[in-house]
Amino acid sequence: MQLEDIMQSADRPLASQRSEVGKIRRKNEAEILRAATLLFSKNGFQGVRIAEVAEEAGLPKANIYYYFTSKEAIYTGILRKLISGWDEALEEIRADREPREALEAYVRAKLDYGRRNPEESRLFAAELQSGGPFLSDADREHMREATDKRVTIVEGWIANGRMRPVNPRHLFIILWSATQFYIDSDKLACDALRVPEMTDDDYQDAAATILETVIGSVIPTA
Amino acid sequence: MQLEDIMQSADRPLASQRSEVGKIRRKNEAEILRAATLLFSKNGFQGVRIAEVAEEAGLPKANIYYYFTSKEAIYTGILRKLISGWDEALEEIRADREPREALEAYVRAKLDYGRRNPEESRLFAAELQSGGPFLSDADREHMREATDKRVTIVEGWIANGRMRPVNPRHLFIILWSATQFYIDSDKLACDALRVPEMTDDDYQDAAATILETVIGSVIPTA
DNA sequence: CAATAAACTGACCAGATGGTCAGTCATTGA
DNA sequence: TCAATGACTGACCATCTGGTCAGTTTATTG
Repeated sequence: MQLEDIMQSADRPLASQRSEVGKIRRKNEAEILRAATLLFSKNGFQGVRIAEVAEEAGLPKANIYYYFTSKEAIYTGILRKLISGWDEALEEIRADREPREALEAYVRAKLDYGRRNPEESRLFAAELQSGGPFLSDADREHMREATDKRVTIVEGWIANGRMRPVNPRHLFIILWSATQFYIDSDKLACDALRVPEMTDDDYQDAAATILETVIGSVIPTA
Repeated sequence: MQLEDIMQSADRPLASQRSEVGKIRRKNEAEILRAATLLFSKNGFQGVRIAEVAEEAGLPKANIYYYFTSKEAIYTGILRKLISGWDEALEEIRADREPREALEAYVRAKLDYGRRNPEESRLFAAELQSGGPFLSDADREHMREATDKRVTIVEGWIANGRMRPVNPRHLFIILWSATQFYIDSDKLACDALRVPEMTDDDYQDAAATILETVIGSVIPTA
């Protein structure tokens, strides 16, 4: 987490001189990011006023601008942190594992990450769904490479006959969208479907259903 | 489509007197809604200025307010139209049909509707995902009932042994989120997954994958 | 205990944006 | 042809909001 990148560089002209960032600074920046993440995930970039962020963070508005150069800097700062989470779950998919085991681990990792970081997760998904206007080309490229790598692995499994022939990208789409749906489920769409508050049991249930219906069908019962 | 509801009622004090709404009015209102839908679906409620809507519709801003009382009125007007689309696809799920056939028809109907109305579809999904702040209680209740009805049907199929025992709500979640993902797929998330422009073939492929992986696994091979 | 740097903040500003309105032009029905 | 109503619009306004800044307070350090 390189907070420096999203800070006013002018504020710390000689960063190398003091390896330790001020305690107050560290605390307040974290608090601002927390508040901003919460609000951005709910209302999107345009739907949030920095005055709100300030209030949520318990700081005067001008103080926000002491730590961050702009509203956009806060947003992209959050986003950068999340890119690394994108492939965290994907790491589970390795050629040396059994397909069922690997896909299962992926689903559980994704659900688990979302469970632990619901705001961040929703923020990231919303950013993707709106076309990623704040993602850099490098970010996109990174995500594409991470995906391509796993597609190749799945193709290998299929070639080995360890998986039924299925379009790997479409498989990932189903897994990604389904898990994301559960993560965002404290929102209304689930209200309509009457899956109200997601409890631990519900998450288990969700994972089980995805595993059975999706994964189960692409793995031949040896 | 009752446009009257979202119009300035003061403009037509005696609606009953003339059953035919002015041609110009009809045309311009439709044009405004089209423009607004396009923009709202891209940028969300907060992300759109009515000046943009005006430009997109090719009308001066003040003219927008001649037809609609407020920005919110335009938005909720669009939304109301969409509620009816919510169950259009769900209609396919009827107790008298074969489960596989019904679920397949549902997926194809949903994909097809999204294909034909991508903006509306995305707008609606975004509204749901942000917690439906502009949906009325009646709208929510309507959606819940529509879902409940189909859950009962699926439960019946399971009781009859025509479907494997699966949580029906979770099954719908997987189907809904997966299809929605494809509909929104001209956006970045698919860029990362390298499923670029969705062609007709891609839609066929998507439908096939969903059918195979999800539906295929819940229907016992008699 | 200076003195230097970090942390903080009330007050302010420029531009944007939703919305209004008084008045003009166009259409239509008698 | 002539009201009367519908359609339209330039100009305007109140408010909001991202962002600035000059100056003050608090912490750190030699």
